[in-house]
Amino acid sequence: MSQSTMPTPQEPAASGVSGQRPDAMTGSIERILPEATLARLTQYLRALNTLQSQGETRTSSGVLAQEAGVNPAILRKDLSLLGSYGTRGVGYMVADLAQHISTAMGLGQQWRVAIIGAGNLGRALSGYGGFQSRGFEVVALLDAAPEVIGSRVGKLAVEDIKNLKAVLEATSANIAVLSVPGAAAQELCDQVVACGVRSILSFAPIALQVPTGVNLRKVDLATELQILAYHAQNLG
Amino acid sequence: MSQSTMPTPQEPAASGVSGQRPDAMTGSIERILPEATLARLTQYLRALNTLQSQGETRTSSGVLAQEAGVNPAILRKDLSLLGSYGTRGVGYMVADLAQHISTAMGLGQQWRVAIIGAGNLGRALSGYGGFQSRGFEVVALLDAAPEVIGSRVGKLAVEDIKNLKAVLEATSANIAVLSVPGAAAQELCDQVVACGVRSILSFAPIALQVPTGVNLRKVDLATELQILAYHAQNLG
DNA sequence: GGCTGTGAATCTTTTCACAGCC
DNA sequence: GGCTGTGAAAAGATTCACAGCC
Repeated sequence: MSQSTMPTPQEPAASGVSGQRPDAMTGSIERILPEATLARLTQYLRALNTLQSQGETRTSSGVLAQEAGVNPAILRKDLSLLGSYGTRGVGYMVADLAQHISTAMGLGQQWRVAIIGAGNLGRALSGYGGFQSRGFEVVALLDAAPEVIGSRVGKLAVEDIKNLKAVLEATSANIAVLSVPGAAAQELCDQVVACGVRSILSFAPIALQVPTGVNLRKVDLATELQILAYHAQNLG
Repeated sequence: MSQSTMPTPQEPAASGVSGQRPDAMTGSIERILPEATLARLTQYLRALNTLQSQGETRTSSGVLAQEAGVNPAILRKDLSLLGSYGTRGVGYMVADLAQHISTAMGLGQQWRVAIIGAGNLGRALSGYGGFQSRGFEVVALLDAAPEVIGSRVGKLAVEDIKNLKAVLEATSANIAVLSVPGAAAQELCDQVVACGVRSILSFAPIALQVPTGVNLRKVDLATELQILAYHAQNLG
């Protein structure tokens, strides 16, 4: 991730977060969830949605784990990090559990995503249905190329990257996605950070440097294929 | 990793491989590289390319690690799994090391990629420059929608998914990329496997089941954003 | 009887720290 | 002196296996 990956996965596989919080002083009993657990929790949520849409009201670690593609023991361990929301001998209530996971993952609020780079990938991402349905709204799409600026992509008009700060402020974006060439990525990343965005998902094929307190994840498509190629060579 | 994934991935975060080889009987001294190492090796390769294009002929674990965004100790450990290609007190020869890593990762051969699903994402992937430059050639783009079939995307015409088997055979594709909606993914995955493809990269937001011996990696864009959202909530 | 929650055991990955060599 | 290569230690993640509860 993985990448993540990741993972980072992992990679997975290809992914990572910089900026640890130096031990909460907040009153609430906040739990720091391991990265690997976070990745799986989203799969559980999806599996729960599927079950719910099939009319299931109750489930078990075995069924859920099967659906999410993991082993039941680790599923139970993951869930136990959030608290005890199951019933021994019975299982979990689908709706309850989904609610608890959502809350723990911060999906209560609406996240506003700005996509930097309106190339093929940026445009594909801005139309990706999987985002809208999970509380992520794409609020801006920016690019530097004059021939692209002003063109429409879905409901959005591509904005000039020169107006980055104004656009980020006007839209209150709190997540940025970098879908730009490697050569431009670090410079744009710095700008985005300077505008106060502290969560960045990068598709650029380079290792970006970000200050502590900013969290960065990477998805590296060529890396994914290379790992596949390695396995293909060795298993094939 | 996860790259995101990945991790991953990882991957990475969001990524994984199914199908372990049950201990080689091949004569060659094949090394099984850990998943996490594989993800990093590709970063080292990239860093080496950068250095090479800057005219550097020699480097050190410190410099390379910095460039790749990892810690020097693990870089040296990763490289030591491939053999001893450095010189104590001196460092590594850029070109040599790049060559060794490429070989170890199976990048000697040309990989032929079929993209299943010619939606926004599929089209973006088929035009992604990062593939061509790393030994991956997109040889086919398939879809089920009549209004898309036959249209041109770059040099490729979109083929009818009904001809999957014929197309995969004609192009000798050895890697498939699934960029289709979740609902269609398992069915298409099965078909691709039935056609003999044993390496699959999936962007579908579900857990796919594949038989042993097939290796599957996933990149899950919504998961990446959700992990960011979690950190944003807790660090911000 | 069946399924959760969890300590203990195992396995994997990362980091440390230093011997070995140029 | 400097940098690699690598055992040993530490940290982290997964799996086992079973006590506890319905």
